[in-house]
Amino acid sequence: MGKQAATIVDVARAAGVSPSTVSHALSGKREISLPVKERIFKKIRELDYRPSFYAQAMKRNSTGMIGVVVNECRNPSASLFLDTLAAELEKYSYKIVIGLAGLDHRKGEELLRHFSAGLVDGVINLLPQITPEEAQILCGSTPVVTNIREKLIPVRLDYDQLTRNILNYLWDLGHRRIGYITSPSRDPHRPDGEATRQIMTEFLKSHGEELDPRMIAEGDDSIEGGIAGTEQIMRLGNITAIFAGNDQTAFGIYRWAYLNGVRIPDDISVIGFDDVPQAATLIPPMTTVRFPVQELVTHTVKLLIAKLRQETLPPGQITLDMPLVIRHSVADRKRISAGRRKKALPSGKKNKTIPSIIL
Amino acid sequence: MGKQAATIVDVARAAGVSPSTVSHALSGKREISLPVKERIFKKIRELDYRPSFYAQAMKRNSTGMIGVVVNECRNPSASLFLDTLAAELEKYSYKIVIGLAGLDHRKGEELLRHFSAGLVDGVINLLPQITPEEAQILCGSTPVVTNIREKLIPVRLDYDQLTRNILNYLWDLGHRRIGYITSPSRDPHRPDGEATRQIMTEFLKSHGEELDPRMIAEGDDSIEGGIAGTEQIMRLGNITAIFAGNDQTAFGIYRWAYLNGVRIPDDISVIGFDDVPQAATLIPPMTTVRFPVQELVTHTVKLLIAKLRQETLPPGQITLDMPLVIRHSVADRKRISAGRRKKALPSGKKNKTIPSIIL
DNA sequence: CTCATCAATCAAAACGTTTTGAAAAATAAG
DNA sequence: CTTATTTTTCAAAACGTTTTGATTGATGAG
Repeated sequence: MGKQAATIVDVARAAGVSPSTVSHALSGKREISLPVKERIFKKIRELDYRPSFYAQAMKRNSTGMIGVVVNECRNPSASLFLDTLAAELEKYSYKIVIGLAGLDHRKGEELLRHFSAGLVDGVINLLPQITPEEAQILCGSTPVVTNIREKLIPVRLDYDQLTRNILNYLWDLGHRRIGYITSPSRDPHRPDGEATRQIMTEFLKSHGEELDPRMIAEGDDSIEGGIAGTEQIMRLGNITAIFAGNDQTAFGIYRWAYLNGVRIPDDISVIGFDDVPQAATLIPPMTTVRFPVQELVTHTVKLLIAKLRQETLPPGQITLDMPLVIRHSVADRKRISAGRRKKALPSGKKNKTIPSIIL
Repeated sequence: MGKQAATIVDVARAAGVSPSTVSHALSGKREISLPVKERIFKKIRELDYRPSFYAQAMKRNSTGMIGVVVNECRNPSASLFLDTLAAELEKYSYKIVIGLAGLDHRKGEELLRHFSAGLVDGVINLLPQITPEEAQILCGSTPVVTNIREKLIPVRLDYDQLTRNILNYLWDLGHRRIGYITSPSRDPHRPDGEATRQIMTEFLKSHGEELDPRMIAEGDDSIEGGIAGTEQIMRLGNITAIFAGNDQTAFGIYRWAYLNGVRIPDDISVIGFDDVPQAATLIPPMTTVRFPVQELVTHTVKLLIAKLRQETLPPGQITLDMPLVIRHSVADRKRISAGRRKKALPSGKKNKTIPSIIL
């Protein structure tokens, strides 16, 4: 049972040497004679000695770990991000430690505090409800990078333009009444809430229409949120397309559609956001925006590593594309209204409204 | 920038008291006079002092954290499990720390070693490729629970009976040529590989048929694996149903079906395993086995906590149900072959072949 | 034979806490 | 005004490492 773990002192005693000799044998920082070395390693194996992680960390003042805090990982967007982060951090031989904060705001703060009390060398904050400033305060002197999906310093993600492009794309296909389900966020630059409202207003005005604010529903990146949002929007009547701030939310649209006997894309068109692997498995396969996970993760990690090493990154921003992956959840209303009740897929037809990938 | 974090000694000096007094003020284990206490807390705030996690862990010889190691979390089954674990562990005020091992066997072992060198108080191993015995060796004296989904000690999950039930269910609906895509596992009691082969063989023999071993394809719990497995099985011809060891795999079946113009359930019936939230959002909503995540997690954590406290659990096993959640991805072939090309859903009709939930 | 050189090992300090027994100061009892 | 008691604070040890300067004994040069 609870056998006490052996310490370096136990090993030293067993091998008849001093603890420092064992340490040196292990680290190879000083010459140790062969016979002694063998004796030591034999005892290490016998006693199943493993250096205490925290004792080491305390001496070195470093743990070789990066902490990532996130609300939950049940959302495929989140879990994909985490997997990618883990792989990227491994390249720098950092281990990743994930903290799950749940939906509770308090727990997230506590977790950041906890992590940055020396538990990890650096922190990546994925909680949207905590601003970069707050995160830095919570983390004290531990380097932290936040706001990954919004405005990571060396990266430019033009959500506003994306929203315009999507609107344009749908408009060109004959959609006039378009709904949107937000993703929770504080930053005004994510295509949600205020920003989207403004852009949609402008867009519609330039086409001589007016925005009904109820066409924008508040989502929470969950399937249930997606269902509820769809319900709210569809009640408005004559809606022909909905786009969502998150694929998980968009799955909710599919669910609502099935539950209400509404066909995709014949009756309602759907556009998601993230392009999680499951998006392609839906029937019809979902048209969605591809979020550049890998690139963003690469830059996130680069930035964090630079902070850790107290280096400064070469200035300059790189703009990452967010192309629309065109599958089959968006209908061409013009063809439909022209009487031909064919599943009208914009296949082949290269469009100019938005950078896209046709699958 | 890299301002050194303040230590308890800094605080003590600043407040003109000894470090132990600060410690006591913080822990409340001894009475400290009000004015001194106030002085101390003022300085703590000023210096943004936070107790070093390791130093504390080292003294207490405990970290208050449980380590969970898993291959990846992109699979919804895995991420759901993790979220549930986190919530459950929180009830015991343990924090969860997730280690992502990727697909590399070596990294998994390393991670277990690393965790159990004092980084965490206990370990939950979710890597299927590591046996309970191996895990215990890797973890040394750190308590570890493994093999969660297969045979967690206090829990009985009858995969063999489940397989028989599913076979029966499909057979009753007129399915004769049934494929299966495995989930990777070492344990012979999971409904995959050998176990399933044997049960299918028996089942078919008792119905006067013989099993074509190619009807069992090897999956890896990925969408791609599901697509490939489906391809292999469908090539055999005349297949009317496939069931998968994992919902993610089953998503692959949907994908293959769409890509090949095969309709679900009219042409091919699909049954998944786990009942992840996304399963209901597919069109048609997927029939799948509900895995009792919450219950299993509850017992897993109970077992681990018992080990941590060096208590022994009251003996006895509890059997957890794995009901079939009947949605709309399985067709009634009898009605179909009777000429009526109606989407034949076994709705309402209570069947006796398998415990089920009809949605 | 003496002194310098080198290899191998050790002892002690340090990392930042908590804990405990003891000291000092304040209060109460006689 | 002692003495006992209580309250408040301190000093030192301990946790398990790593690091560094010192010590020992052996080896080689002169």
